[in-house]
Amino acid sequence: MKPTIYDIAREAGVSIATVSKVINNTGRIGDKTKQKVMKVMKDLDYHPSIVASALTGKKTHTIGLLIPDIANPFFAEIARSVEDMGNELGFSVMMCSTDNNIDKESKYISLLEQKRVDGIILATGTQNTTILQNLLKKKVPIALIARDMPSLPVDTVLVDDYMGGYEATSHLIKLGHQKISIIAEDLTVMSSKERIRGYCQALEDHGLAFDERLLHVSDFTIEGGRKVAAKILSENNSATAIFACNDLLAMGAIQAAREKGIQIPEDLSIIGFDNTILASICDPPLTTIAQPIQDMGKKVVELLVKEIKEEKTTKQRVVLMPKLEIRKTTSEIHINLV
Amino acid sequence: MKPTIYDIAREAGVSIATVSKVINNTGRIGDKTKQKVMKVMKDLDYHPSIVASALTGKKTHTIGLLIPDIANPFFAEIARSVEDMGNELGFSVMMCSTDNNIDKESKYISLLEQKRVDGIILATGTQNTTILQNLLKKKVPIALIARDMPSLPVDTVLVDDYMGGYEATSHLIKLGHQKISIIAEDLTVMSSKERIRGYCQALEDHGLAFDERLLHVSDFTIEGGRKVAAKILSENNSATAIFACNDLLAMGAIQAAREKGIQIPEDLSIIGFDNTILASICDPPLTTIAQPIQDMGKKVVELLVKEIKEEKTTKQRVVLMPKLEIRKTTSEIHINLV
DNA sequence: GTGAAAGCGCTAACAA
DNA sequence: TTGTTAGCGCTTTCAC
Repeated sequence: MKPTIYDIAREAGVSIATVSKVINNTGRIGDKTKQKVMKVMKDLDYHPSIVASALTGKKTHTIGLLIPDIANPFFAEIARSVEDMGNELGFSVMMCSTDNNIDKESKYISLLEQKRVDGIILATGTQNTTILQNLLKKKVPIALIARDMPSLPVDTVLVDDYMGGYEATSHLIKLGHQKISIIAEDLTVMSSKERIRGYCQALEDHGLAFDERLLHVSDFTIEGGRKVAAKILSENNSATAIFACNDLLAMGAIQAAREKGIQIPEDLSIIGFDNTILASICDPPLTTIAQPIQDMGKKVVELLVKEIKEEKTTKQRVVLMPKLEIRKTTSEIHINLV
Repeated sequence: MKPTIYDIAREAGVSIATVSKVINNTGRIGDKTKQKVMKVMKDLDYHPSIVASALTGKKTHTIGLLIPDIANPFFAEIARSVEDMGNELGFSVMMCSTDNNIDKESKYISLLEQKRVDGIILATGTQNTTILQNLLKKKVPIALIARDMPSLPVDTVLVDDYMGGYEATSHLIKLGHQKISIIAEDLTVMSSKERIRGYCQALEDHGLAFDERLLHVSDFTIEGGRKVAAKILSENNSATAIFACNDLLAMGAIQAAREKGIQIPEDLSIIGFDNTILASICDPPLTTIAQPIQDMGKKVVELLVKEIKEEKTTKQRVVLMPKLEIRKTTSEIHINLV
């Protein structure tokens, strides 16, 4: 069916070794032979099998990308930058949406091993140290993006979540808010914990006490954010501001407020985290903590590929700074004189 | 490094043939041997190489997915359903964002061929018949989603774009609108043409004349939609409604209206197409023509996999019906008595 | 029920 | 400069 290296060799009247050499541009071959071989390859629309070459010890030039959900804009944007950088460096990417489900995660990883991917980028939230350690043991190059596992020696790229939480909260406090609810996604996830820690520290630094009744947990969906926010808003004497730990949750909070006829930002300030496309589309446009998604994506791929090429062995942990992006969902507190 | 079938065989005291049989559950092997082999495989954390097995004529169990941009919510959602269904049927998916750029498209396809993917799903808009014909010639299984190439014998899954355009326009007309602008994405793309055709037909069926000055073309970005809409809205005696041929363009139109202080839907009705997550997040929530993205994704994979497994050879073309999703950006025309 | 051996398409010595 | 050959890890007859 598909032409093989033998077909090319026969057609060009040379040996397969010669063909291999022109494919890989190695060794020395006469210019005429080279041209001849190249012509035959083009004529037969020949594409050397990476499958076969991988079997001889070469790379598959494929990396796996594990994320919670490709339909989640934050991860879709990460995926895009990973794909672009990967492509630039000669790697294809296999996408794996795990829904943060540990079984799917390990099933996908097992699959990626079978397919002999050259490396794996993890953005999923599960804290499955065991799986990762097995991978590490087998010397499978791994890099983490937007998640942290300080106990493991792996390349990591993330934003300073603590700082982000701190900035978000400070921004609100400076606007006069004192009762600030926080909606977090998952207390077991490191980044989530860090954002909360930043929130607490900001409160403390401004002489405000942390009130655990203001801390709410949700799953990582808009719907989850909506429900939790609805609950928050129905409490009397409720918060004047909400720090939603990601944009999706913030979207839910905006919806909940709208349903209750609460004006944003007049009656309620909302700040998100991530700065996905959603933040600029919703109304009012969302004030949020921006993650440098592009940079992060490019950086992980860079680190991973270096490891794949064995150009480096010392692991790196790069922490990028988040940036407050002020839009229209936060404003000075409105003192209600009723 | 990684254990091979030989390691397992040696460790279990059997031949590699036997190991192969238990891996694939073929032939007949004694229960004891089987258990023994399975234990060794587990102990050594052995993952049979799909690379090697693919070389012996078996499948790679991976498919390529070409889309314009994974960061575009519509395609991200398609990707998710393709991934899920693929996974269910035992296939991984390699993602390829082409930006509708013909060079990237052919580069990606060439790569996918080298990686010996079992099949390719195309959702990109370029009309490169040649590339596809080459693929067809080489019997590479192909399926199209959300795009149409009637001249080619390939499995295709799409929504009835004509119908969608017709319904969107009719909805607007029934609300009393007579001057309806349409923002299309790309006149060379079939689906775009069909939506426009539906628009024209709806006008005609309701006794309205098609005015080509109301037809505008944009790229497929929010920014593009914003610019075009801004132009539309700055014309005096302008349209009372806009049919944006996809949600992204509609988002742009909403932004443009907001910038000009135009109220939606009081002063201007807007309808989109796709029903991505954006439609429910923006404000007001977007009335749009819903594509059954989940169904479409599952269906293409189904068709493609059947072809891969050679269970069928007759190509199918399945056309799903779009559905009008009425939200808050369309309303009865407001007669301005000034 | 199990194993020996050929072969998948390619790479990389090593010869010539 | 070019060719021969031995694998890479697996599947699959075909013997035993």
